Amino acid sequence: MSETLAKIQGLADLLTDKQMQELKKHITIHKYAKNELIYNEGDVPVSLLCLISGKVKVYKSGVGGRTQIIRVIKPVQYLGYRAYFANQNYVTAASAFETSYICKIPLDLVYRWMEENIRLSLFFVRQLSLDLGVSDQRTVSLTQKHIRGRLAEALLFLQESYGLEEDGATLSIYLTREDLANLSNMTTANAIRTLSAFAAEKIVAIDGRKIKIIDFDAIKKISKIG
Amino acid sequence: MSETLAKIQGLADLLTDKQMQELKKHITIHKYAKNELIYNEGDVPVSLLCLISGKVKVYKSGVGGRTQIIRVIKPVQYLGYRAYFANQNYVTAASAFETSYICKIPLDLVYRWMEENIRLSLFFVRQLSLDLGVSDQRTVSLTQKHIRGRLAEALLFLQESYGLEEDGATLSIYLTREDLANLSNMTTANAIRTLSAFAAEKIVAIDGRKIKIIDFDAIKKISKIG
DNA sequence: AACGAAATATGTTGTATAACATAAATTTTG
DNA sequence: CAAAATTTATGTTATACAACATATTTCGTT
Repeated sequence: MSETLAKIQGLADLLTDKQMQELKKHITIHKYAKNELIYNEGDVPVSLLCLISGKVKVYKSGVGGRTQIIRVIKPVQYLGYRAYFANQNYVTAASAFETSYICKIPLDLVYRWMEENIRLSLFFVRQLSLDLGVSDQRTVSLTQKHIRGRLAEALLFLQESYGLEEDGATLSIYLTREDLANLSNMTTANAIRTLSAFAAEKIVAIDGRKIKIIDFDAIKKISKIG
Repeated sequence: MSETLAKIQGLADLLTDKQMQELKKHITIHKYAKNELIYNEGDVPVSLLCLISGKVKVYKSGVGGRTQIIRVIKPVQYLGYRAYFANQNYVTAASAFETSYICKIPLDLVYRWMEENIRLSLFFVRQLSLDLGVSDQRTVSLTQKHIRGRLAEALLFLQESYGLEEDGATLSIYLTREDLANLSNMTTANAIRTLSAFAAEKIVAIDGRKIKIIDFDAIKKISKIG
C-alpha cells in the first residue's frame, strides 16, 4: 500500500496530515482486465479514480451506438470526478485499454477535504480548466478536419499521451483499428484504409497493431492543415 | 453601480465583506456593440467577465477560417476564466450577438479571493464541471448527428439558453443564418436550406431571422435520432 | 494445436454535405 | 431615401465518407 500511496502524486501532496490518515483508511485498489468496464454512462459517481498503472479510455456512445473516445488516461492521472462536482450521473463511460490498477477514494470524502483544503480545490479547478480547453479544441478538430487530418491528430495525441518505445518512433500503445477509429471520429474501415495509405506513403510503418511514426513532420503537417 | 452589483449573483453572494469592498473598488463595466469582439484567441486572460445584459457567443476558428460557436452566454453568467485557471492564453474568442454590458473583475484578484474563500473555489469547480460535461456531449452531437439533427439541436439549445417570446414559441434570439450554421457545424447554405425544409414541413415558421417553433415534439425527435 | 471468433484489408456503391454559382430580398449606411 | 453591402434563397456539381460486401489474417479459447 505504501508503494501505491507514493504514486498518488499531485493530490496526496496537497492533503493535510489528518486527511492523509483518512485517505489511508478509505483508499482501495482494484485491478481491471483488458477491455473491462470501469464505470458506465448513467452510473452514479461515488469514487475518485486514480490510474496507477495501465491505460484507460473515456468514451461516449452517440447516435446509432457509435462510440467516441473523449480522452485517454495515463498513470498517474485522476478521473471520474467531473460528474460528481456537477451533481450529475456519468455522461461518459471508462474502460481499460489494457490491464490497469486503479485506486478508488470516496468522492464525498474528497469533497469534504476540498471544503477545508483550498489547495485541493484549486487542483481540481486547474484539472477541469485544462480538460475543458482540450475538449473545446477537440470539438473543432473532430468536426472540421478531414479524415487524414483527424487520424494524424489521433496519432500525435497517442504519442503525447503514452509516449514512444525505446526506438523513439513506435507508439507505446497498441490499439485496435476500431479504437483508432473511435478516437478519430471515423469508421473502422476508414481507419484501416487511411492508416494503410499513410504506410504506403512511408509516413508510418505498421506491423499489426504496432505503429511506428517515420515522418513526424509529415504527420504534424497533415494534422495541422486538416 | 449598486444596481450592477445586485446582478453579480452567484459570485458576490460568496464573497466576504472585505472581498466585497475590494470588488467595488476594482470592478468596471463595459458596453459592447453588436458583433463587437470581447476577447480574441491568443489574448492573455486578465479579467473575469460577467455578462449583465445582452447575449454573447464564445467561438473558435478552425480549419480554413471556419468558425464553430462553442457556447453561448446569457445574463447573468461568467466567462473568460478557464484559460487563466489553466495558465493559458485564450483558445476561444468571444463577441456580442447584440449590445451587451459586461463587468470586468481582475482575475488575479479573483484568484487571491479563491485562495482564502473555499466557497468561491467550489463555485468555479462546479461551473467548470458543468461546462466540461456540455462540451463532451457537444463533441459527440456535432460529429455524429446528421445535418437536420444538428440544426434541431441548435434550435433547442437556443431555446434553453435564451428562452421564448411571450407567444411561447418564438426564439428570443434573432441569429443570422451564418451564426446558426456556425452553431450547428454546417455551411451557411445548408443552414438556410435545412431551416427552409423545417418550415416547409411546418415544424417551424420563419419570418426573416425570427424563428417560431411550431412542433416542439418533432424538433426534439429530429434532434434525438440525429 | 485446432477451431471459432474477431480484427484487418480492400474493393464497390450510395449518399450526405461541401463547394460553387447566381439571383432576390433585406439590412445597413451615407 | 437611395445605393451599397450583406444576407437569404435555391439550383448544380463535386467529393469525402459511410455502408456494404467479401477475403484474409490474427487472436483467443478449449
